[in-house]
Parts: sequence; structure tokens; C-alpha cells
Amino acid sequence: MKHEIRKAELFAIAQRLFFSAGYKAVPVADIIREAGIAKGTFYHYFESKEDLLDGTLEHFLAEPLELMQRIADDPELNGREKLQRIIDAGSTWKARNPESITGLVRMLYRDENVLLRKKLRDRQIRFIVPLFDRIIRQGTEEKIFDTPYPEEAGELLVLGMNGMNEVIAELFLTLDSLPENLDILEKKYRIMEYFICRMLGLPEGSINFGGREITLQIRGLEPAQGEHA
Amino acid sequence: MKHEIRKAELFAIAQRLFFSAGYKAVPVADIIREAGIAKGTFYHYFESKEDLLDGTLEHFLAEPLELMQRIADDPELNGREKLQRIIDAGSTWKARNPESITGLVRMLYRDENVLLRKKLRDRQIRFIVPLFDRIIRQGTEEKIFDTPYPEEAGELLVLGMNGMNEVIAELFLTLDSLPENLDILEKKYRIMEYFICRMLGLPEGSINFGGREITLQIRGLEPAQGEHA
DNA sequence: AAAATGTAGACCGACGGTCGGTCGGTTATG
DNA sequence: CATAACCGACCGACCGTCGGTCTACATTTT
Repeated sequence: MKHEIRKAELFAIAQRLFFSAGYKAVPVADIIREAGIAKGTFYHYFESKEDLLDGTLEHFLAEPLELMQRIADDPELNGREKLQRIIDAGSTWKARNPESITGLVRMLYRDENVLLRKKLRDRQIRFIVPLFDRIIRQGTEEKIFDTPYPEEAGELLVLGMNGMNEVIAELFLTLDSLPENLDILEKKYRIMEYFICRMLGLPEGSINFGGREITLQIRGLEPAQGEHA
Repeated sequence: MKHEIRKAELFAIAQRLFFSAGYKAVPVADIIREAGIAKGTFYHYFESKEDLLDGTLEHFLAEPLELMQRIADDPELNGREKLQRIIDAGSTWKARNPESITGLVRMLYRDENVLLRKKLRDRQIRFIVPLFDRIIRQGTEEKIFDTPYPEEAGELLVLGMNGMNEVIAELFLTLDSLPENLDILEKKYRIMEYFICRMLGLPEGSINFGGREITLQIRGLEPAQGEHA
């Protein structure tokens, strides 16, 4: 088991370095220096630098994905509640480590880091789509959801949310220089809520992504900073 | 003007090489060998390899985007017709050069080529979203469209279509080994049609992506190859 | 029981080879 | 003669390889 421990150590180092500077920008040399091992040793543990990246992302996503799994499996919740809980879980996770999020997003949305972003996104989608499918099937059986194409709604939902997320992330990054973009950003959230309800045949307001306090909190600002509707 | 001609030559070479082998896989050395120039000359024309890529994509997309622009500017057409014509233009363009399309898609959807795909997509989206916004505004004024969030519908539409396109492209690539996926692929198109109409408040069937003949034609197969509904 | 032998896998770091990009200089052109 | 076009040797940063050592433990031999 020494092997697995060592690998986990390397994952931790890689996560820190990749997530602060980006994948391409971190040479293998840096990683092995921090780990105190030699080039050859590194390639004893991993087939390639990209192999390390894959493992690191798997490691990184394991916990949040497992959390979602648990929510989806919870027999106490109906379809709508599960959806909302999964959304909430995302928000609170982001709100809990605001420092890292801003840096992470800023790094991810650079051209040179598309690969990293793509791998992260792919893994999430591959995992989440089946989850959503199950939840939507449940909600439909419970007569809470009412949608044509129930089998496809999950995929469409996840893809749509993902596309919007990219737009939102880019807006998020502009907030420092253009604080007024907060309104646009919030509007995007409202639209997403609207379309999700629309697609699932839910009454408006059944799903929500949290108000602007959440966004501000994620940015690491106090919610009450001259912000009043 | 010699300068521009030379650049166009290099774009042509780059397009051929990048689109068959991928961006990373084509070293600058290959390009200058084909062009018969030296390293230094290359960097006299371009700031970097990536600069060449940007220019190449701009070059590549110029014609189809201009065509879309013309459709959007056509005073004879109403909103719905413009939308449909733009979709048709895409289909016929693909159907006209089927050999290149399959290879292109196969190359684009490799991990190592995410950057290329991203740049292509970004440029399209940046160009198309304002176009769609105008068309949707026109259609809304004509009372042909009826949508909440008319200003956002364009972005949502383009993003949604784009996400679906990625899924469809991946399905498209499996058709050789799994011909039955054609049905799934067609279904995705039907769903897209449905949701576009839904989002724009059009009666069902107002927009269509063409039947399976188009898809088969794009693959370079004759439509009538044992395919009958 | 102790010593010799075998072995697998952790570990090492110099080295090969590729590639993007630079630089000092030469040649053509207007 | 000045400016743009052009040249190719060279540089430095990387990823990944390769031949080999060292340690710890199992197996056999004395």
C-alpha cells in the first residue's frame, strides 16, 4: 500500500501546482522537486504527465461527486428536492472555499488550460447525466415533473447548465473591474432557473440557485457591501 | 500586397496540415518546409505558431460567416425564415464537402485538439450570437416569435445548439461501427427542433434540421442505402 | 539457524530528441 | 540607402527513456 500513499502525495502536489499555475505551465521537474523524487521515479508511478493529470482530477472530484451520489440515492427526497439539494451542495462547496475558487476559475479560463477544463467538465458530465436521468425519471413517476422527452431532458439540462456556467464563469471574472456585471450574472441565474422549470414542467420558482449573496460570498466579499435592492 | 499573398499561402498550408493532423502534431518545421521558407521568415510573418492558428481559423470561417451575415441582412425574409436559411446553409455546406467533414470532425474531437476546437467554437459563437439576437428581435417585432427573455434567447439558443452539436459530433463518429446510432442522432435533431420552437414560441415543425438523408449524405454515403422508414 | 542467493519494485539522474522561438546577418527592392 | 524579406544556426524548455543501483523480503543452501 506504500504505492498508493505515494501516489496520493503526488496527486496532492499536482493538484496544488496545476490548480494554481495550470497544467502546461508546471513542468514535471517542479513536481518531482517538491516531492523530492527523481524523474525516473515519477515515471515509475505514472505513464505520462497527462496520466498524472487524469488521476489528479479523479482524486479532486471524487468527494463532491460522491456527495451528489448520496443525494440522488436518498430515499427521503422527491425529484425536485434532489435537484435543489444538488444545486445547493455546489453553492455551499464554492462558498466554503472562496479564496481557492476565484484563483481556480481564473486559471481554468485561460486558453492554455482548455485541456484541463475539458477533462474536468467531461468527467463531471459523464457522471452527472446518468444521475439526472434517474432523478428525472423519479420525478416524472411522482408526477412532480411533466416533460416531453424525459429521457433526453437530463442530458439537455446538464449541457445547457454547463454552457451557461462557462458564460457565468467569464462574467464572474470581470466582477472586479465591472461590478455592474453582477446584475447580468444574476439575470443569467434567473433565466437558468426559469428554463429548468420550463423543461421539467415545474411551477416557476421551484428551483433556485441562490441570490446575489451567494455570488458575493463566493467572491470572498461580505454580502452587505453597499448592495441593496 | 506581396505580404498578404504570402500570408494567405501560409494559411492554406496551415489549414491543410492542422485540419488533417491537428495543431500540436504539426511542427512549425513542417509548415516552413512545405512553404519553402526558413524559420526566421516564418516569424517575420507571424508572432507565434498560435498566431498562425488564429489567422488560419479566421480565414477558414470568413466565407461561411459572411454567408450567414447576408442571410441575416436579407430584407425579404422574416425571422423564422432567416433562422431556417442559416441552418440550411450549414447543412448544405457540410453536404457539399463530405470527405473533409468526417476527417475534420475526427481530428477536432481528440483531446490534444481541444484548443483548436475551442477557438473555432469561440469565434463562431462570438459572431453568431449578435446575429441571432437581431433575428430574434426582428421575429419578435413581427409577432412571429413569442418568447420571454427575448434578449437572452439568442445566447441560450446558440449555447444549447453548440452543446448538442458536440454530442452529435461524437455520435456521428461512431456511425461506422454502430450504424444504429443514426436513430439516436436523428432523435437529437428532433429534440433540438422541438426546443428551439418551444423557446421562440413557434408552432412545432417550424424549424427543421433536415432528415437522415442529410446526415447520410454528409457521411458520404448514398441516402438510399437500405434506409427506409 | 545462519548465510547465501534470488528477485521485484522503488528509486536515481544523465541523456535523447522534439519543438517553439531568437538573433545576427545577408539579400532583394523601391 | 533604408526598409522589408529572408535565412538557418542556435538556444532553452520540455517530456519521456534507459541503464542501472539499492533495499527489503522471500527462497534456498549450508
